[in-house]
Amino acid sequence: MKETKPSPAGDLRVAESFRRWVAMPVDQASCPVRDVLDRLGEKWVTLLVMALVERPRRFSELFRLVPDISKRSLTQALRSLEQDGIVTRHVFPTTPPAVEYRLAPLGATMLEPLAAMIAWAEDNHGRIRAARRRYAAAEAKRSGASGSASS
Amino acid sequence: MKETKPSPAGDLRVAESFRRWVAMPVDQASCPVRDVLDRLGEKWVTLLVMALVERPRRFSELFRLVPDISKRSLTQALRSLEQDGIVTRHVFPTTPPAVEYRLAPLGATMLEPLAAMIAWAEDNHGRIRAARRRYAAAEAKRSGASGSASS
DNA sequence: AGTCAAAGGTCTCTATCCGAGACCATGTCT
DNA sequence: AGACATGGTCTCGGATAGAGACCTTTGACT
Repeated sequence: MKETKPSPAGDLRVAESFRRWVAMPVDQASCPVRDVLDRLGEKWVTLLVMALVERPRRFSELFRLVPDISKRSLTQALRSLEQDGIVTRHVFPTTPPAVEYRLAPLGATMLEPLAAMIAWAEDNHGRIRAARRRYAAAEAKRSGASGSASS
Repeated sequence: MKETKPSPAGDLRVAESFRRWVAMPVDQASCPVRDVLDRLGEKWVTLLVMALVERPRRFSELFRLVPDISKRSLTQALRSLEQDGIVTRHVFPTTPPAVEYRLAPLGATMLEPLAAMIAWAEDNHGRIRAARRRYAAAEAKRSGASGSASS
């Protein structure tokens, strides 16, 4: 049963984190939260982490699994994840070469908060779509009102 | 069994969510998780949610608070959040007009998972930076090896 | 009375990103 | 011999994001 009240401790941490960030003079690039969250916000990153939860996968496997990614973006996203220690990359010098990507321990610790976000997304997707419809309707009425006789 | 699995239920949910997504034939755009997560991944969105945790804020307040955002991007991000029902927008017809942005109830429910992500980011920022340094060092050694005579 | 500033944007220009798809080296299968 | 698979890289063109000029309205200041 989920309580409607938001979590006070979590909220405080969010607010505090933001306050800490905004206190920094120029060095926003090195704000830990932004640094990490911007990375995770990169288009394919979370999706690829999801794809590696079950088991390691090879490059072309991932490429086939995610239909609308390009090789270029896949390479970039995997490099990014590898750099950050979220996934590891193993080259098997077979022929043709096989490259396996695997969730690193650090990546595994990410799954818990990621799962929370995903759960939230699934739980609230309906509400969000409803809000979008309301917004679109309100906007249509607004722009329509300028064309039709008002009041 | 696996080694230390932090959250088996969460991992399962992530994997299941991904499997559901990949089962969709063409309609990836309507995958709930991608739909929502792509939105939240938009560059400034989470940061603005963080900025609104404490209290509602006005447009220029946010603009000053986030030093490296442009007005255009701020407007876009706030519109996006408004469309999704994460924030509400109130116009006070004073002069000059004041516009207040406030976290909507739906936005408040987001704080819990967001706090989890932020906590993870703060806790693991050091490890991530270390991983990046290791990667950079390894890369430097690789490209340096091509210059020097290797074996 | 004229000028200036502030709020909340919009508009334009440019830089960056992303996907599509060609290309590559190599070894296997037909 | 030639097509094919692997794991990429490279280039191209369109979409997207950021910087910063500009706009409008009105009150305050000179």
